[in-house]
Amino acid sequence: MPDGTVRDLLARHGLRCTTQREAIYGALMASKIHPTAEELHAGVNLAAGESPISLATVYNTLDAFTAHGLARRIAPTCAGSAAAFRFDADTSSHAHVVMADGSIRDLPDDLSERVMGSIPRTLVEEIERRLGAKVGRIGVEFVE
Amino acid sequence: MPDGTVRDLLARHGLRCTTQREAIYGALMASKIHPTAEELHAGVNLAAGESPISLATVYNTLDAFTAHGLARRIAPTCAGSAAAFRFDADTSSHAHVVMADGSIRDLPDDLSERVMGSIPRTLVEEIERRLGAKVGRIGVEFVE
DNA sequence: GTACGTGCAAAATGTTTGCATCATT
DNA sequence: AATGATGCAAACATTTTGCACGTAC
Repeated sequence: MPDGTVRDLLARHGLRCTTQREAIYGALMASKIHPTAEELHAGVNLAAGESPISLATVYNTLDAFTAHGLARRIAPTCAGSAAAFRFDADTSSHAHVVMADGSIRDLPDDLSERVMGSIPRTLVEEIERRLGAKVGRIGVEFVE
Repeated sequence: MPDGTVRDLLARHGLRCTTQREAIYGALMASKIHPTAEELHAGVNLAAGESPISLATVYNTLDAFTAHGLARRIAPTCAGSAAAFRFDADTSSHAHVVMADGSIRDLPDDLSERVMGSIPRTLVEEIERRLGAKVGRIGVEFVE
């Protein structure tokens, strides 16, 4: 029976639990900056005194997490170089703040809830009707 | 004195007008699908019977447009392959619809206005106060 | 005439993949 | 035991850049 460990979270989403995945999920969850794959890779290998995790595995793992609803990909908002995908272990609808340098943070929870709550449900329903498609997620971003 | 031509629009934004830039801006404005650089390149060269425009120039030009506020870069929302930046000649705050295949369309104008209008100005001001930063643009996306 | 734009090919970057090995179930 | 994950290196795709030439102002 599933308890609260990462191992069980993965199991419940149909994913095997490996040392690497546990470390990566932990790092992703702990991070507040919506890290890129490379940042995660660096962080995880800095923390783990043991055998280093390869960058390919970080990518593979993040793909698996994303495909199974354990993480979300955040598109790079800034241009040019440093345009790498970022990742977020929080898959719920919440608002982001995009800083001028391209870094992304969460809008504080109370504000985020007020923003998401201010879009009327009826309006979303009308959008769904007009589009003929269900809206799975609403993203809001405040760009500096 | 500036009239309504693309040439003048560019001039007003401190950009030289070239045949290529005129064609690219025209194609970007006419397109409703928020094209990628490659799509624009293909479209422009299909239309112009004359000498083809190079892909590098399309990128350079779009960079210039973006830097001067004539266009906006849209991050690729979908993952993996086909993850290329898209471009939008409409720089105003408006809502996007992200389809399951990763393509991006505008939410119809009337709906878009109602969405943007439903976020209270006072809330945005509070966000600005709390963040200590001015909000330049608010983006909303409805993901299928 | 000068400053800037174009275009080619080459480089840089971020991400994916083939395949042999290894770990989890 | 079987299925799936890891890791390396190589492939891939998109975007940027150096430089010679051409064009707009």
